[in-house]
Order: sequence, then C-alpha cells, then structure tokens
Amino acid sequence: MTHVTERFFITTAISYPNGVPHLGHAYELMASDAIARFMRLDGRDVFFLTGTDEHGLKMAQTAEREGLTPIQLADRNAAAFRAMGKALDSTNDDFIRTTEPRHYAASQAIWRRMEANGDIYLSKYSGWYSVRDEAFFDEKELTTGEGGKRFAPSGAPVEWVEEESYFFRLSAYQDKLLALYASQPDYIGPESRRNEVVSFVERGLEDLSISRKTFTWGIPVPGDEKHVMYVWVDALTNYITAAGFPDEQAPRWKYWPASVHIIGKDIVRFHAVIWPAMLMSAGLPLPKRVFGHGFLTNRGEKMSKSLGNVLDPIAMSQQYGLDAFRYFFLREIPFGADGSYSHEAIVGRLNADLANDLGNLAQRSLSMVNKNCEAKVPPRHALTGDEDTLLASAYALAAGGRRHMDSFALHAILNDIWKVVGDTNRYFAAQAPWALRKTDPARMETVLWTTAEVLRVIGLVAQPFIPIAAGKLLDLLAVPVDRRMFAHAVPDQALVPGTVLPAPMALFPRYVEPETAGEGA
RNA sequence: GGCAGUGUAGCUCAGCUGGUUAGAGCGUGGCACUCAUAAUGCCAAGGUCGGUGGUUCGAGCCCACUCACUGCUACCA
Repeated sequence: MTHVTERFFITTAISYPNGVPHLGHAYELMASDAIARFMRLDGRDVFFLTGTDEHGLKMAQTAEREGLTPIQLADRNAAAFRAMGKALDSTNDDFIRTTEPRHYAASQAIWRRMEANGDIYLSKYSGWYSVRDEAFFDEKELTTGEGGKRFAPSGAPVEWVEEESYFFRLSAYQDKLLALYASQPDYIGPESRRNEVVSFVERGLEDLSISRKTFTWGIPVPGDEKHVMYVWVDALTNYITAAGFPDEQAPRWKYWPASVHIIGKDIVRFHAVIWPAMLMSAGLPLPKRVFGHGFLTNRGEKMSKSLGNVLDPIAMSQQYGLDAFRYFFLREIPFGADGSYSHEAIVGRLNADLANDLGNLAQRSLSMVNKNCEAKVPPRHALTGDEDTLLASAYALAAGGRRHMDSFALHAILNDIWKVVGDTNRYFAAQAPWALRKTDPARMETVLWTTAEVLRVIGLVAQPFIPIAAGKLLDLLAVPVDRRMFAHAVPDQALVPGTVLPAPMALFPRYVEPETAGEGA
C-alpha cells in the first residue's frame, strides 16, 4: 500500500469503419479488454482506448456509393463498432473517432511540432499508379506489354503520376529506431515481428509521404489547406489525442506514454517504425510496447465475403455465450499467432473446459456444501499434504499470470488456471467427500472447504477472461465485491467458515446442438 | 531472388544449457464412481520427433544438405 499506483494505458488499433465490424475486430477488442481487466484487477490505474479511423479515400468512396456524406457513413458505422463493444462488454474508457474536433487539434499540433523540428518538407510524390487497384506499384512489380506499356500484377494498366506532397523525414530516424529496438528488446512483440521490423529498418528508410491533394476527406494540413493529412499522421495520432494532447495539463496526459498498443500483425510496422519516429520528431515520449496479434481463419480458410464464412461477432457471442466466445479465442490461440476457429472447436472448448471442468466442479462441490454444511462455508480442520499442494498451486496463479502477462501470453495464463481446475477435479474425486460424509464428516468439511477456497482463487484470476461467470462464481462463494482483486488471491483472504452461501447455480450451460435438441421448436 | 521462421501422437501444441521407457489437452477404446451440467476419475491404444547424411559415449534439441509451409521485402488500416 505504500507504492504509487502504476498506470497502464492500453489501446487497440482504431478500426476503419467503411464496413461493419467483423470477428477480427472483436478478437482484438476482447484480447485488449482481457489485458485491461487483468491490469485493473492487479491494482493498476488503467486507461483503455479503442475507436475508429474515419478519414481517407475509401471512406469517401464508400459513402458516395451509398449515397451518403462521409460523415454520415462514419456516424453510422462508428455506432456499429461502439455497439459491438457494448455487446462484448468491453471496458474501454474512451472511444475515439478521428473526425472529432479534439483529434483535429491533436493531429495539427503534432504536425506543427514535427515541422518545427525540421522534419516536414514539401516535395513531389511520384510512382506508377493503377487507378483500378487504387495503389502504387514498384517498378519491379510491373510487367511490360507491347509498346512499353506497363501493367500492375493484377493486369491493370498503370500510369506515372506525380503529386505534390508533404514528406516526413523518416530517413533521419533510422539509427535512432535501431537504437530503440536494441535498448528495448521487448518493444515489439511477438519476437518474429520484431525481427521483421529490425531487418526492415536495417535495409534503410525512405522519407514518407504524409499528405494528399487528391482527396479532401481528412484533416487539413496546417498552413496549407490544399492538402489533407494522409493516414499516418491522422490515424496514429489518435493515441495521444485521447490522452489529451496537445494539452499536457489534461487529466489524461498522465497516462502517456501508452504501455502497449495491441494491433493486428499487418500494421506492426506502422506502429513500430513510423509512430515512434513521429513521436521522436515531436519530442514526445514513446509507447513502451507494440504487440501484433495474429489473424483468425475459419477452419484454416481466410474469412472472406465470397466464401461466405464471415461471421457476425455479436451473433456469435449470443450463440455461445459471451464468456465462452471470449474464452475460446483467448485460450485456443497463442496470443500473437494466427488461429483457426470452427463451430466444433468452440463447442468443444465450451463444453469440456467451461461446462464440464469448471462449471461442474463448482456445481458438484457447492451443492454438497449446500446440502451437508447448512449452506455455509464449512469448517476447515487440519490440512494434509494434498490440501497444501493444491492450495499452493492455486495461490501461485496470480504471480504466474503476471509473469505470462509480461509477454501477453494470455493463452498460457488460461492454461495454468485450467491445470489447477483439473487438479481440483482429481483431488475431489480422490478424496470422495460423498463417502467421507458417512465415515469422517470433519474430513469431508475440510475437503469441501479446500475445494471452495481453490474455486475462490480460480474465480479471482479468471475474471479478466470470463468476467460474467467468474463474477457469478465469486457470488456463489459470497466473496464481497471489494475483495476480488488479485491481491486477495492469498491465504490471508481465504473463505471464512460459517459464511452463508447462496444456493448453487450453473455457471455454464452445456452447448447442445439445436438440431439434436428435440422436436425443433 | 534475399532475410526470418515453422514442420513432434487423429487434432491443437509443450519439450530448459543434447543424457534414463518423447509429454499435455482434446478426440478414441475400456473400467470405476454417483457428489455433480450423461458430468468426474482411472487405465489403454496411438508419434522415433518432415527427409538424408554428419558431430558426439549419447540428439527431437548441434552441423550440412534437402522437401514442404508461413511471414517480411514500405505509402494497403
């Protein structure tokens, strides 16, 4: 209690809302939410941010196609992303939209600071552009047809275009970035991404085009309103906008620098190269870590509209239950790696881990308490080595979780927790309290107390991952809401015999296929 | 093409600085039990660790070559 509360600022990437949220967005949000919850339960002062990135050509084009103005489209889809957060019970403290006035102010302010530092200059951006692909291509990627005409890999014709653009002197930051990666080995995670970024930067950096004159749906460049900022400055700046920038007296500025940016593996480079360089240029502190998670596939197939395997995360969370939905993705997929999901796999996890192992463990033990111990926490008599071992492994979960969290190994935390769940089922079966009831009631009480106490600790440490069920479990154990931090996962806070307990109830229903459920009502 | 990584039981993965019968979970088969959500526990089958050749008293863990797959190789959020 003598130490200052540590702050923890976690962000997701901001989503591009030219469509509705899909499972990938939900995955990133759920994982980030679990980390945020973990840190809060571990006593940190957490600021958890998510939001939408609403500018750019694609938004403008999509809006036009739908007969809307860009801001109308943005309003509509940002609402859908917010709704997803709500449906997933995300605990983000703020939801930033890049079309908000505060973000215009922040983006223009960081632009001016980079400019004042001599890192922004006006020049010409040129290259082979394919209108059909909406993209520039490197000379090496092109094929040459008759008459010297060039074509993109897609077969679309390309033309040489030159465009006036502001540039950021990214090349000047190569050495500083390499020094950053060297001095902070965990700056980029997982390690495979770090290696890629390092080798990318080692190959040399070019200056970066950071404005556009070809569209207007963006934040005006200060002092030259013919230009709007291109995605880099606009999008990345959201993280400091939400912290109050440029007002360094703002209440939330204390949270900057961010503890971690949780992002998809496709945008690691932007966060690990461009963003820190921008911040260096602006004289601002750098985020501590950047972590790129993997992509999800449906049975190994990429999700795509044409394959018809794009699933609605809100519908899925309702189908399986929010906790089960979260649990599956966080447990099944090593965080940072790609992962595949299927209905069968989700149901398997739900039934095996949640309903059978944990849910049934709570049910079988607490119903015995209810029937044989007057629905009170039973007395705890002398403990044997079996109890000591089991309890010790439970009390070790919080510390072990912290260790895994250092590398955002969410799956490993869950693995450890369920190891204890399994041990507890084995303990329960080996002790057979239903037999002890007749032969040695005191011993039965000790077994039931021990099981309940282990469940208390499991409930505490499982809260970030299955918040609803963990809360229910702690309710069943009559754990006061102000004793549910990780700091309480210790022997000193153990269940007090005699405490009145509510009637047991199921934590997780088994998932039964609707087809086989009955007469199809 | 260059750089990096992966390849271990049907499936998903662990395997520390090389050292007794290569592990876990799920799935499968059998048994037990009845406290419990047809739940749980126990036992078993099943891999010689992508392939070849080396180093070593000894290699899944080192080296070489080889096959397959994946990622990165900048203006795509």
